[in-house]
Amino acid sequence: MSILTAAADVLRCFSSTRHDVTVTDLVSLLGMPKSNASRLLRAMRDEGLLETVGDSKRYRPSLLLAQVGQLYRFAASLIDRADAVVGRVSDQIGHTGYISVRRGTEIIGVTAHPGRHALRVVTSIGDRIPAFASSTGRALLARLSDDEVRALYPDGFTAPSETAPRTMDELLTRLAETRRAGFAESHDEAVRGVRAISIGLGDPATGDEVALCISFPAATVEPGERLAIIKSLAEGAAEIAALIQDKRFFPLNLSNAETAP
Amino acid sequence: MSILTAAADVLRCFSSTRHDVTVTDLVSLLGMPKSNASRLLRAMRDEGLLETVGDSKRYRPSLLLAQVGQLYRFAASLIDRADAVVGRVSDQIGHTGYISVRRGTEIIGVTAHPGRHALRVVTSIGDRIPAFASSTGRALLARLSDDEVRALYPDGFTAPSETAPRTMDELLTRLAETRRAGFAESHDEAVRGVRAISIGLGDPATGDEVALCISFPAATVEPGERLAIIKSLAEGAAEIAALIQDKRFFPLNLSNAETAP
DNA sequence: ACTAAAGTTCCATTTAACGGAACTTTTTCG
DNA sequence: CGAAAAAGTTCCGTTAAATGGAACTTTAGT
Repeated sequence: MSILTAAADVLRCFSSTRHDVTVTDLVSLLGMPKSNASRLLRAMRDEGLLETVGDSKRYRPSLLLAQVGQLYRFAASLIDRADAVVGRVSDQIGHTGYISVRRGTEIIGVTAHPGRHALRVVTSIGDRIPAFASSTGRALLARLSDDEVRALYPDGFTAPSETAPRTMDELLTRLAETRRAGFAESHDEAVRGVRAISIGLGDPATGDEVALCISFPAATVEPGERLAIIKSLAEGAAEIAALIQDKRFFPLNLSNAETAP
Repeated sequence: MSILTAAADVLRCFSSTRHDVTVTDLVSLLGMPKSNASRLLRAMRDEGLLETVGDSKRYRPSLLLAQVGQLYRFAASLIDRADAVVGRVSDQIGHTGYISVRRGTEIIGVTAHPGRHALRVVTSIGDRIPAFASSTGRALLARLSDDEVRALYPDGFTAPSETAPRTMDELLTRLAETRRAGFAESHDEAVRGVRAISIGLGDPATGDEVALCISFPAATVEPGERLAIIKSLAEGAAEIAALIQDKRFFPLNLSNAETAP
């Protein structure tokens, strides 16, 4: 086991609720000996991966990581483009928009655009939610074949809410519907009272796949407004799909069922 | 020498002009054996520090680094506060604003707010400029003693433009003026035709220091507008300085000399 | 299909990482 | 203020990983 493993584990200790770490944090979080934690933090600081806060004792991510991390968005130009679309739609309609990526069976928020409304959905970047039980997740899973989806869940899954899929068959049915309609929708799944519309996109040149999502309180959004959200999001997504020649993109297909849910 | 050194060196290879690297890139950039470069990149990818672009061969920063890097500005909450002030002033007057930090004799951009004007100053995050020859740099150097500044430049420096300080004495004179006036100003230094106003701030609790800067085309900005920029920026900076109890903050002091340059 | 370039794997050698314990510093609280 | 606890650092021999060279495999160009 390389020291890189430990270093990466240290980086994973940081979160929106933990902006810095100490030797004892590592001991309890990672179960490593004090001696290791002490040397590791110092070594990472000496190499410029971490910085000490003020004089000493507390370590936080370094400027180097901030810079390199910043490049991620540009390197993955799909994210940048998708983020622009979601930002535009979010600005236009005032509801929270974000884009996410899938890592295995989890969905991770990458960028977010907070809405303007008093009652708004708040998501924070870096949060992880289960793929099968979210519109963003199903928008991305829909890009896989049914067999690939089954392979992702060899042991099945447990639905976290009433409206989430309960069985693999149910999930596959909803993925088929997502492919047909060109968008995925959730209601009361991850968060009660919240509805979300998501569309998946993929760059064949890089293999990157992202989900564009608009999330809003179910109670205050009229059917017409929901339709407008779907159309705006689909329009922007379709433009990107055309630009990057995404062959697995599912175009919007509004049948009667979707216009009045 | 630890593998962490090599890993950090790899991260330093990324820049705004190099979004991904290959084995041969590392061989030429870092002079390491092919075998090492190959294993190092794979190890870093396996640990989640890098990602392969599409199928393989090209490596770029990972989502993990993007997330941890994102935390940098929150961990260094001074950056966040300063960014809010610069963003507000930038929105208000339409010119480009950014905040930077000093690393030794270099100034590094951390966040940026592009202006709205057709003729606007464009700076990209992560760019490095010499501290002595920029308003942001002098705003931060002014927080040091003259002896500390001399120690930073044991071999002196070479002015990159007509209006930059040419000697250590000239630099110290301008730093003294910066302390007296409460802001630093540059004109035609890093970029011709560009004028910039900067103010330095420091958090005694963490030791973090940042420079707030508004940058604009010299030709199109009237003296009154320049004064308004100085006042807005100084007002916001003073609020933060009071909040964090920055004892080395230099308050705005507009004498006749500054009001008509 | 052939060749050159790029990337990977294998090997013995060298070097760094490891965990435990002793030691030092900082913090807590009577 | 001073003792005790907590937190952090350093030292040690052992163990495991990193190294560079060369052979080997894959990819790209003509």
